[in-house]
Amino acid sequence: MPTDDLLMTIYRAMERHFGDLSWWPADSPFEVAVGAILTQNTNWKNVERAIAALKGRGFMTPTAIAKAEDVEIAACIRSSGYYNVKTKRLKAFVQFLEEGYGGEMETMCAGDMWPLREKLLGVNGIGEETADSILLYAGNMPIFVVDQYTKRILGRHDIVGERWKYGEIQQHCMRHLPHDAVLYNQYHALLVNTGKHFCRRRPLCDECPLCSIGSREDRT
DNA sequence: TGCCAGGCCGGGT
DNA sequence: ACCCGGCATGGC
Repeated sequence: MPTDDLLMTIYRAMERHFGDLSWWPADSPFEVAVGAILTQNTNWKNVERAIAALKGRGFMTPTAIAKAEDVEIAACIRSSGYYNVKTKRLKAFVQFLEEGYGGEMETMCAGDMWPLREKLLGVNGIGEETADSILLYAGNMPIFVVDQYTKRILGRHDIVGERWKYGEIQQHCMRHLPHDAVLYNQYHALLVNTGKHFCRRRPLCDECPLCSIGSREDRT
């Protein structure tokens, strides 16, 4: 099967199973960015409590985080792990946001996608996945987000190789899919959900909605 | 009970 | 250009 069709077949199979996820639970674009930083290598459940604590203390705004002491932020986000480094990362991001865009996510997201992506990557603590999550889920920009689940699942179907790097996977998927923010939003959400519920450690499983599609075993 | 989670950085080869 | 240790909590 051509890559284009395979990617869409996988998409439809996941969507059949999970439905419309309309993803990134957050009350604002800024909260999306905060969540993107806090969820780095961390279970989302632990992040939810950290976000609730930040909101409870009135810290879910760029200026509030900028003015707060490190220990105040760290105390709120303790449950999300790596709380010291993540405090620094949140501080670095809000500084970037205030200096460059008057603290307004809408202003930041008004710029062109790829140049903005480069700027985000220059912020300490923002790597490729975090930058792309912000662009897609806070800015509604058409960029394909890659994470461990993406690598595992697309690798499982031989769409990408084991050693492919982030950018290679992203470019490959974007070459073979329409450049559509709504599609990429759903696609990534579905991959994460599928990865969570199935395909965790085993390369094959019986229940996974994807394991019968275009697998190595099917072709050979 | 260990292993893992929606990574990233900095230093070393 | 790759590889690795560090960062840390809570869930299953």
